[in-house]
Amino acid sequence: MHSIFRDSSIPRNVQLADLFRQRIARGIWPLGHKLPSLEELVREFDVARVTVRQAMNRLAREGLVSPQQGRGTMVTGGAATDRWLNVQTTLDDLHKVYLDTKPELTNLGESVAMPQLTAIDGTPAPEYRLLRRLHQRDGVPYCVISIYLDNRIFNRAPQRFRNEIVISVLRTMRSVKVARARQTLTINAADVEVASHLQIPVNSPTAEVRRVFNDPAGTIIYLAEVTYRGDFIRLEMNLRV
Amino acid sequence: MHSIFRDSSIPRNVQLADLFRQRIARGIWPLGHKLPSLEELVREFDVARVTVRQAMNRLAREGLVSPQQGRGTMVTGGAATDRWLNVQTTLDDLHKVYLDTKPELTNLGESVAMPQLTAIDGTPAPEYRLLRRLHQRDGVPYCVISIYLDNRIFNRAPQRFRNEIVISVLRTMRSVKVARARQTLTINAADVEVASHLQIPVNSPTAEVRRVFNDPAGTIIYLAEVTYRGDFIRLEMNLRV
DNA sequence: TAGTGGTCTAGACCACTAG
DNA sequence: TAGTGGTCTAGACCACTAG
Repeated sequence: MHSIFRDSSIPRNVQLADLFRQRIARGIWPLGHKLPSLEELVREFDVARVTVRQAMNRLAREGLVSPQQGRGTMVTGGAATDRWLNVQTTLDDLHKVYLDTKPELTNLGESVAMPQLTAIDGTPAPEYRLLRRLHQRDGVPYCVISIYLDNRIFNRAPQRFRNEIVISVLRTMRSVKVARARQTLTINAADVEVASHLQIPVNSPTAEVRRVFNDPAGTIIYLAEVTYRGDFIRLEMNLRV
Repeated sequence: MHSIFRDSSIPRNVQLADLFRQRIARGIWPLGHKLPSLEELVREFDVARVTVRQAMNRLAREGLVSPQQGRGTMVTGGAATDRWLNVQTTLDDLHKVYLDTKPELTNLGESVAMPQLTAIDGTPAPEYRLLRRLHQRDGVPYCVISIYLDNRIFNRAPQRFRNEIVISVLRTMRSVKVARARQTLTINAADVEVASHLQIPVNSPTAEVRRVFNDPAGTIIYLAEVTYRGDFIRLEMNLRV
């Protein structure tokens, strides 16, 4: 076996991560599939286990793979585009913001509906429960949200999902595993309906957040479309040097 | 020496990171100061070096500390707020977006001026060069930017700074070390001047980005205020599970 | 040249998953 | 129970910084 590490000035874990990224991009490790185990990769590349893990950690931070203790590591994403800035955070941090904000919920309607999906979102569930609601803080409305929740999951605790923060409820259900979570933020202007709910003028700036959770099999179990008042959004970005 | 690790169900590197975070929050390790070396921390807590590094990596990702090979690890930040979502990316990624976007630059003016600063931004440089410019892509203007650059740095390559992407020039200067970089994104509406530059209607949605770079001593060497057309902004956020 | 962070090895034990 | 990821140890060598 000859070593694949040609450039000793680049750390092995970075070279490994690059190589793994290539395998994912080229479909050698297709989306949704299980990667070889750490042990196998250790043997294939003749490096220490820790080095493989460092490489995997990189890919996990990029959202390409999702390691799961006891199960294996799944491919959960494709290549990132360079046109937009890709940023990282954690589901925990997102949840903390919800806890800290302590929103008051107003229901705007409930139905069964299918969301608009694209191929990269994942595999659709058979049926979704659509929950529309308004979030307020100290009586001031700051976002309207449409949540599409896999109806099989909704039916396990309908009352809780209707009255609590959906992400909080999902986190307490041990049978629900979120393997991948991501969201996209864009900037928009309020239409008449949104403006009326948020009590802002039509055409005021808003932020649109589209959030998707997949389970380990790639099924889209949660999809939310959130429209925030623009002045409620503030993103602190730490740029690692 | 008795072990400080009481809860064996929480990984030691996480407990260590929590403890370090406390020391920073309480001012035992004040902002701008150098932390004990990894060796010293290994002895103090009687853990493996790798474990201390894992903990430091966490804090570095949060922007609290900035490890510098050969120099030591500096405290570069305070506690994060829970009200806003904190996200992470890298200076490299930000730079890649600039390279990929290949902006055409139009100068809107140059002067010597002081930016509006707050205490947490860092220590001001004695004097700043203010460069105002418009970025276009394929002839379409998409942002106006005001760059305050430490005049001592500007004077090393005035022509390059005037005609190239400032971040690119900074990266090529080996004598310039960026120890900390961060930016804040908020949402706004275009005023008359911005609307005219960006060729959009007054009150159209915009994104405001305020970006600050500090050198290892905490001096603010670069501060940029960027106003983007709202429809040009799209943030992909990966939420680690 | 001494001090410091960055990476890597080889091996160990644990926690979790799924049959 | 076998397979898999998560964490940790003890020690080594390297790259970079600053006097």
